[in-house]
This record gives sequence, structure tokens and C-alpha cells, in this order.
Amino acid sequence: MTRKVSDSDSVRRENRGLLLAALRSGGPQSRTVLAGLTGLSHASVTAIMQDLLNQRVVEELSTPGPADGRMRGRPATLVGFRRQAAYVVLFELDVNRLRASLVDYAGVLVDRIETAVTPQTFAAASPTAFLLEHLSALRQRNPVAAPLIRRIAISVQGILDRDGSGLKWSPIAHLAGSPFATEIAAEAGVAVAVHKRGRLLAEGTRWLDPNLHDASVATVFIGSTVAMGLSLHGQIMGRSEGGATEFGHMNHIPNGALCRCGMRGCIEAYAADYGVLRTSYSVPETATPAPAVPTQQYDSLIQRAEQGDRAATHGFNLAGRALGFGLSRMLAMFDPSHILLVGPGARALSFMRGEIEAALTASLVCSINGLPVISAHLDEKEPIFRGLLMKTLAAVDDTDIAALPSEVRV
Amino acid sequence: MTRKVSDSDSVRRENRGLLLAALRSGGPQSRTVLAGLTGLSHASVTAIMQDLLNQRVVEELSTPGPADGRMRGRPATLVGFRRQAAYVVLFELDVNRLRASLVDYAGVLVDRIETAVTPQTFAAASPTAFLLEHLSALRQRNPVAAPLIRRIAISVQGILDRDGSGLKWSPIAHLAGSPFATEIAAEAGVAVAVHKRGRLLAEGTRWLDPNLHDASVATVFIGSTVAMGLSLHGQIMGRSEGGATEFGHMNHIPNGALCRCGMRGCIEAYAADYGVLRTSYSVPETATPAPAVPTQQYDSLIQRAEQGDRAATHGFNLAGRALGFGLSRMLAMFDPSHILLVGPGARALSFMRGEIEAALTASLVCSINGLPVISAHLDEKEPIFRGLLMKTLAAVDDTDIAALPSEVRV
DNA sequence: GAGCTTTTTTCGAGCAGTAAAAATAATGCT
DNA sequence: AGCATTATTTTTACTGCTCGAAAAAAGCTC
Repeated sequence: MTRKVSDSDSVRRENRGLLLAALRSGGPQSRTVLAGLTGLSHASVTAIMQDLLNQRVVEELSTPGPADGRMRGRPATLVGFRRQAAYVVLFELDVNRLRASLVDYAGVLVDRIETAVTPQTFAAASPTAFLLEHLSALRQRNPVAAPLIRRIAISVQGILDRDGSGLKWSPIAHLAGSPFATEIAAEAGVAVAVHKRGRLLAEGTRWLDPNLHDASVATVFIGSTVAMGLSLHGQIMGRSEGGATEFGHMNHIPNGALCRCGMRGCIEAYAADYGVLRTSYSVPETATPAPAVPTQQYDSLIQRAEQGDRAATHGFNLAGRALGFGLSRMLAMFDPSHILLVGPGARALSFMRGEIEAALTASLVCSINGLPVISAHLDEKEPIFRGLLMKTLAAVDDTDIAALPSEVRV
Repeated sequence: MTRKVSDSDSVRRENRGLLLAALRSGGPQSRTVLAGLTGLSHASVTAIMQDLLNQRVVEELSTPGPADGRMRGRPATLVGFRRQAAYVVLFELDVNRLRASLVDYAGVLVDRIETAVTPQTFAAASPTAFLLEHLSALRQRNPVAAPLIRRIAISVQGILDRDGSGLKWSPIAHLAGSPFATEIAAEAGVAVAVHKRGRLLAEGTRWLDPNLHDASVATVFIGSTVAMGLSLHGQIMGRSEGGATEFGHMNHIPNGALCRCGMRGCIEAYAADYGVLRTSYSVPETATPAPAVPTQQYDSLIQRAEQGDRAATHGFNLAGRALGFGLSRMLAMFDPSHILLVGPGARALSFMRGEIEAALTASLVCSINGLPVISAHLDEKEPIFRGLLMKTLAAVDDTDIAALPSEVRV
């Protein structure tokens, strides 16, 4: 029985959340537009806005600019998020880089620190200490924002702890096992959320491409790892909804190629950069995977494929086959209408498409529902950041802001 | 924007639903107990109950029996569903059988008709006509209940139409393509829901075993087909949540054994009765699958395995391997804590367990989260019926009953 | 400044929920 | 029998939220 009793309090929270969400996705709006967008009555919008205004969460923006020719009637006053109402800190933790960003409540980047990460980084300093150091730096450089930081979110790769305190496994050396989320939360005094990179990709692409906003999309990252995020009818599949997708480490061929994770036959072992490289250079598939592939080397491999190099093409064909069967198996459980490839490997879609489609065609679900639309999106960094950002701001909206008690109205 | 505005009406619906759900899962209860169970105040429970009583949805049951020795204070009056408040008709449609049941609002079976189904059945009569015939029979035999039938639910195998009007594909001959749900709804004038058998299994086992009620369980049916239903934290994964699991037709081996669906390498082609039989008798795996396997023959194969027959054991080993890798691939996306095998094949778990566990052990997710608990539940019919029943009654509760307008209180 | 148009606010009604007091119905003791 | 005790159920008084309708506000045009 997870459902909870509903009362006037929950009604207020719900409707405030509705309004905040509309503001979040549509930018500053007039009250009338918001009423139409949310379905709330004008009276309610005014009342809620009055509260939000008093609580200094939103602010009235001066006239919206005269726009098109003559406009009659009372001009609308837009309301939008007050940028200084809250701040969030976002950590994007990667195999070779940490990017710490301070963002205001309107989603505008305020400050950012980037640091290189090496396999030794977390051997020398605990993940908690390393991240807290960056947090302090951001706080010191932005003393006004510092006390207003409401949430911290961390994007990682790997398998999350059940309780969200850290990672059970990660390709980033010495990161797994440390309950850094809990520790940072205790130290910083604010909520800390850990998100899988794959899932953020799904969230991010949803915000980037309006066509995909409410569609069912499987976003597949291909690069130094293989990961997937899923959204169905605009809803991101989270851990609790069953989208704990360790897609890259789904088995492709029993006892197949050796993967970085130590298992054999993972999709990643064929489709990640090191896998394609290994195949292309005819290195035995049981050879220990390269710990890191220089971007250059991977790019030049793609170039060679573009120039018709047989070995390179073959490597990507095998990658496509692994991806194709992985997707076909995924489609036995979910049925997204779109498959979106992102990351460095997305450039090589043309060499993989044939194998992917062949694998999908050989599945019952696709022979009945038809093939999903497969496309590539070359930018990879922005979707992750944007996903992390929107997810975190939405959490602030729903958890911190919507739950504020209402002011007594006179 | 799927969220809807919240108002006092939605509050009432929500809380009425809460109360009905408590009554549904806990049987007749006193108002005080219900208040504790739902978290509602006593006053609200009384008020809502007054409404439900007036609307003749529930009824007060005479004293609950003195029970244990001395009891002091005003005795509680139990309230429970009024059996005659509503009725539902449930169709369980199988490859070789149709079972039509009339059930009252308290979940008590009132009448039942069983009919054999052959591959010719739906060539001769349209699915719509065939089902409507049974509906009429039930109505005529139960004239009192007839006008009170609120919903019809149909359990099927196969791939559902996107809009729920029928099936896109089914192992039942000549069933796919007919929009029987829509047609029956139009003819009978009540809502008709079509459910996948696999998902009902998940729902049913949840109600059967209290331990599993709020756990995360993958229920796998093994018999003439292979199907799966998933529940995560007590929530059944439906089509919209991404649990459209065509697990039986997930690819196991590219270009592998021929499946009844026409594709190759499906899990079913190894793990369904015909698959095991084919392997055990060393029939080439490209041979056309037997259209139906007599229960006897399958049972005797299990018996032979129990007696140590090598060929039979081998057949089940291969089935276990297919299931194991299928489950390992599923686990890359969901992480249920329990795997429950049901159906005729569940008896053979001991011959498959080794291969299943071997396959799971070879996956990253299991090596980190540990193996899920794998067990078998031999009864198969009851979970499906129970799942169909509870799902349908819950739909009546939420859609028809909870939404009733409240009486004006004087 | 009057008239027009559109946006925003105000006001009273209605409804659902809670807390606390009152009513109810049995038991137990004198 | 009469009255205190105990526990359940109902009633009462009050709060908070949304909504519809009407009023007020704000700019533009003439």
C-alpha cells in the first residue's frame, strides 16, 4: 500500500507542481497562458502565483515586448523563475574527467570547474573528499549562491547501490563501494542524488528534441562504454520503474568476447570503442581490453571505415550485430518507437545500421510492430548535462518548492 | 503533460479508492481498522462509508463473532463488499479451451462455462461471435446478475494491439486481427479489457503468496509457450510501464532453433514443451514445431528425466540454458529479487536450475547483486484466473465505484 | 477622457478532510 | 438493577483548496 491519503495539502502540492512544471518546460508565461496550459482556473493560478511571488520563488517580468503589430487589451505580465531562488550543483563524473557546475534556479550556468580524472585519482583521494573539494571551491567563488544550494546531483557510470548511496560497480577506478552520496549529503547538508549516465541521456534528449519529448525512445550511448536510457510516452524509466538498464553488459554471445567488466560476451565487448578496435585489428577477443582508447584512435578508425577500409568496416559490422541483437532482446520487453544513438560511436551508424536492422527484422516483435526509427545524434555532452540539470531542477520544484506551506491569505 | 489538475473531486476519488483497495485486499473490516489501514481519519471513513452504504456498494455485516474470549467496548461492525453490487465476466482464452466465468463484486464465482477450442474454432465463428455467445449464455442463466455486469476481461496470449482492441499476433489460430474487444464492448455496452496471460500470472502470484506481494518478481510461465510477467515493488509492469514482455520470443541464439512464431532462435523454441521434446528426440532444430503437444507426452518426458534418462535431461538442460540467458538478458534491464517458474514446465525446474544459474552467474548484474531466488510454483491455472479477477475488480473499484458522485449530506 | 479589449484579482460557494467532543453499545463490578 | 469502564462510531466545528462569476485593472484607439 504505497498510496497515501489525499487531502487539501496534497492538492496544493500537486497543483503547484503542475504550475512549476509548466513554467519549467515553457519558460516565462503569463498567468492566462499558464491557466490554459495546466487546466487550472484563472483564480487558482493567481492564488498560487501570489504565494510563489511572496515566497520569492518566481518574479514578474516586465512587459513581454510588443511583439506582433498592434495588440489590444491589458498586456500580460509574464512570470518566470527567480534565478536567485535556489541553486543546484551538478557533478558529471567520467572515466577521465570531472565537471562540476553551479546552476541557478532558472537553469542558467553560473560557474563551472573541470578537472582531469585518472585511474589514480580515487586511489589518492576518497571520492567524497574529491567531490567535496570541488563543492567548496564553487561555494567560495560564489558566496551569494552558496547558502542557497538546494540539491547536489552526480552523474556516474556503473551499477547503483540499492539505496542510492553510491555505486556497486563502476568502470571508474576505485569509485565503487564508497558511499559518497550519503557522505556528501551529511557534510553539505543538502540532498544528494546519484544518476546513471544512460538514464540522463534519455532525459536530456527528451528536452533537446521536442519531437521526442513525449515519444518512446531508447537512447543508446556508444563510446568507451555502451549504455542505454529509456523513455516511454515521455516518462523516463527509472530504477523503480524497471529501467535499471545495464544494457552495455547484457550478454550478447555466451562465453564470447572478454569485456572490461570481466565477464564475457557483453554487448560492450563488441560495440564499445575498445571492442571495435580489437575486432578491426584482429586481436583475439579473449585479449584483455585496452583500459582506455584515445579519442584520436577511435576517430581515425571511423575515418578508415568511411574510406572503405575492410577491417574497420568489419569491426563496426560486428558492433552493429551485437547492438542489433541486444536491441532486439530489449524490444521483447519494451517497445520504443525510436532508437537514438548518441556518443562518439554514433558517427559510425551507417556501418552498423545494416546489421542492426537485420537483427531486428529477425525478431517477432519487429516483424509485427515494424522497425523502430533508428537515428543518430552526434552531440553527447549536452544531453547528459541537460538531463542532469532538468532532473535536478524538477526535483527541487517538486520536493522543495511545491511542498512549501501556503501563506495565509488576508 | 499527463498530470491532471487536482481538486476536491480527485481527493474523494483517491480516498474512496484507498478504502476500496483496503477492503479488497483485507476482506471485511471495521471502520476503525480501515482508518488505521488507510491512514484516513475516523470521520472520513465514516463519511465515505455512509456514501458507499447509501450507494449499496458495501453492506454492514452482523457482528464479527465474539472471537477471543473477553472483548470490551462497543463491538465493531464490519463492512464488506455487497456481493450483488456488481458483476464481472472473465474470459480465459487458451489454445485449447475457453473458460467463461461470472463473478460477483466480492470475488465469488457465480457461474462458469467451459468450452473446448480447436484450431478450427475461429475459422468457423468469429472471435467476437464466439465470445458473445458465451456471454449470452451466462446472462440467461443468471438473469439477476445480467444487468449488473460492469466489466468484461479477456485473458489471451500473443501481442496486443496498441489500442487494446484485439491482438496483432497470437498462437491461437485465426484470432489475431479481429477487433473483438471493441466489438464486444459495443455489443454488450460495458468496458472490455484484454490482458496478456503473462502479466496476469504476475498479478495472480502476487495475490497468492503474501511474501511476494510487494517484492519484485519475474513470473515465468513454461508450457506450450514461454511467457513472463513482471512486478517491481508490488507494481505490475503493464504495457505503458514497459513490461510488454514478449519474453518467450526474445532471441536466444541468432538463427537458432525454429520457433512456432516462424522466427528462429526464440527462447520458446528451446524451452516450451515442443522445444524440449524436439531436442530430447534429437529432431533437427529446424524441423517444423509440433502444433500441439499432448499433456501426457510432456509429463512422461519429465518423468523420464526424473528417472535419469539422458536424452530427456539433455532437453531440459538446453531449455534451462535458453531460459538462463534470457533471464540474464532481462536482468540487464530489470532487477527482480525473485524468479518464479509456473506452468507445466515448472516441475522440471531441477533439471534446468543448473543451467539457469550458470547463465546468470556469467552476467555482470548477478555477479554484483547476487543471484535472485529461483523457485517453482506448480499450480498455473489459479494464478491466471485470480490475476484476471483481481485486476478486473480493481478496475471496477477505481473506475466505476470510486468515481461515483457523493450523496449530499444533510 | 470615453470606449474597447484582454488580463488579473476578488468574492462567495462548495466540498473534502481533520480534530475533538458526543453518542452508542457492549462488559464488569457492586 | 445501576453505574463505571472501554472501545467504536457519529456529529460538530473548523480549515484549506478550487472554481465560476463578476469586478477591477491596464493599456490602446479615437
